Amino acid sequence: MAKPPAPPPGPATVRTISRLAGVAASTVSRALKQDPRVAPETRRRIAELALQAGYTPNAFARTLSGGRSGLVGLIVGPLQNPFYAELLAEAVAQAAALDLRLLLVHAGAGPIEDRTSQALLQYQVDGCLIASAELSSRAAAVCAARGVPIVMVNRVARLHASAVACDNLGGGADLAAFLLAGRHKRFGLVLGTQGTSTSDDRERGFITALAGAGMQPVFSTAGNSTYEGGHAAAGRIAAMSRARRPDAVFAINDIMAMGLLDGLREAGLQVPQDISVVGFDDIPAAARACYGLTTVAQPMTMMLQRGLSLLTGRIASGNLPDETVILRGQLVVRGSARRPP
Amino acid sequence: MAKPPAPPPGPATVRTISRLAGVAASTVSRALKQDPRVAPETRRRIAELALQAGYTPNAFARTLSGGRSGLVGLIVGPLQNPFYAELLAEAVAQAAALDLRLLLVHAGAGPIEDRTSQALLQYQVDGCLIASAELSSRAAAVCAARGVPIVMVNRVARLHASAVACDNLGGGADLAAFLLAGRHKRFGLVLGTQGTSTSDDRERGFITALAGAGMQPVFSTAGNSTYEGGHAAAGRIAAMSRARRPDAVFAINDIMAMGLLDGLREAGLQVPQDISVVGFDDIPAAARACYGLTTVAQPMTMMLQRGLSLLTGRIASGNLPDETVILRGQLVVRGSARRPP
DNA sequence: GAAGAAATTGCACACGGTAGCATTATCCCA
DNA sequence: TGGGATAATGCTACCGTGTGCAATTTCTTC
Repeated sequence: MAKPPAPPPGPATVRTISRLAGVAASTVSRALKQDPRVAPETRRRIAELALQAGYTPNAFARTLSGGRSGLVGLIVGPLQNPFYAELLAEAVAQAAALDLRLLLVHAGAGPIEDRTSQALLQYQVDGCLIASAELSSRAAAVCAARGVPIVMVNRVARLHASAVACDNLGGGADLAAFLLAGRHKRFGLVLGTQGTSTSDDRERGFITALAGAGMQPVFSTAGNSTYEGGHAAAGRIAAMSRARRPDAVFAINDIMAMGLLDGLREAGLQVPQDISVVGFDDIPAAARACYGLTTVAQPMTMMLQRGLSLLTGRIASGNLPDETVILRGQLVVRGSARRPP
Repeated sequence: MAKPPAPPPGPATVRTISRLAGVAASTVSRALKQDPRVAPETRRRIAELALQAGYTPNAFARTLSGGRSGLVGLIVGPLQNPFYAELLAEAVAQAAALDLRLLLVHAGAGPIEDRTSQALLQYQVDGCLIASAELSSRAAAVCAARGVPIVMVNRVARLHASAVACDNLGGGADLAAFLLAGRHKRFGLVLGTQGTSTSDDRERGFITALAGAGMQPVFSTAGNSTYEGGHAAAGRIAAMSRARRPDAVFAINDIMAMGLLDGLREAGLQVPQDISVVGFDDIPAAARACYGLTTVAQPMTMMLQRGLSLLTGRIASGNLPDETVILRGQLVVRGSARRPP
């Protein structure tokens, strides 16, 4: 017998297949990539053998040789906020459809450890998706230094990076306009994480629109971007005398608005009869009957679609200029704020 | 001049450093790994040059050579359920501390596409963490075929795999005992995803404990493991005549219990005066004043700690026997169920 | 001072896949 | 039937790191 094609142990590689088929390894590689230079019959035979042997290409070897890993680094904010949970779920679904793998590098409010951002480089991510209100500057700097494209989602870019965000200014203004139309007179704010573009823009849009009507907020307090923060803010608001108390409060995001709403009710105030509450994000819980939050819906699907497309574009051709995409959110009117007459 | 150490373009590699230091690449490799066979002085010099050149080891090359990727595949259930969001956040934190990277392969209730499970092999994950009530059998089979260790979290193993789970039987029994002590007479159940060990065990533990007191549930309905499912179940329960209606309902998980509770209140029932509600998981929202859910807390931190340790153990030595760890949950008494007198 | 031991370091190859170039087989047409 | 074009495939080197073994240097010790 000439060559008993003894299949070596371990998972099948191109070499395994090449021995089985009696061809060179490079032919196998080409055949599996539908290279037209390989004869159709050979291609077919190799495809069959590969299937039969349970061949799976080794992404590591391919990356080493080809330079592209197919990996995208992902950094998200605290998953306790359903907004981020939803964003993450959407990112996973869309990335899979694009045949990109997600390396989940960081999730949470805390700062990113150096060791963590190192991982982005060690694993040769092709790009990085940052969806966290916080700056993550360490990771961003690391990527920028290596020319790894970055796309921020839900934040505008402060540094060398592209970004997709909701029109936070416009959304804040829409909410202000809605409350003004509802004849509210005294406006309060529950702020999120100070210094983030998302939080600041919503606040600014809101205040600017109020100013357009000759008004300004009478009260402003920190909410820490958490349910608990919103709940605590409710305590402070409920403690105010009726005369000083705002009659409408804009919580910079829905999770705080939920805490705020629950807190106000616990303190005996009726929403929206005694006080109106509006939020921002339109997380699923905002639609629940017990909240019925008037808010601004972020176009989540579209945001990630555009975000990933910006990213893949920059991965494909390294020298595209930075780009920022602003998508308009949509005002969703529910029962948590008094409506215009 | 002898050798102008011209640093080649692109990121620094061991070869870059080796040229700068005038040693062989293998020496650099060893020096950076603190191999005692390299002279201390040489080691120090190389470390300095590496730092200065911004050297980062290439995980892909290292994997190709060494066989271990440092990657763990992660599959989680639907992140709309805060339990999974919390679990994911904990997994990210703990994995980072263990210097493992997470390849987020799938998140959600849907089935896992073939292409997705292929990714587990292509990227040579060292192990796989499956935290989803659903079976994910495709991914599990793929891993098993390649000898990739699997650890299930929040599920007991139906197939070749290790597992860490809460004592769902015991937890269900604890809740039954608590309700019995509260002199409840008519018990209802809102079920989760049928056929999952998590859901089935909780139900079974509950029913068995009731049987021990000579009782049995009078009502049982599907809740689909979602808030909406629990909410819909509330509608069905509220529609029952007072005589037929259960006076205590166990929702298999907290997210359903929340929907149930809101739905019952909307229908005008008072909790716990008219009807008691208990859940399972102790997600953060269960502690909120507006819910105050009596539930069983899963030892999340410990579950992941043990889960990852099972996984790293099996990665380190391939032939450890499968192991299942059951951790006791803790009954958390709040206001959503009438207390024992 | 030389033999042997110990400490350092270099060489070569392997990991799995890809791509450039060389080589061989095949075909067309004069 | 021969020459050239074209199709099909093989050979080889490389990506960056890790490791076994050989080679070199240095140190011991009689």
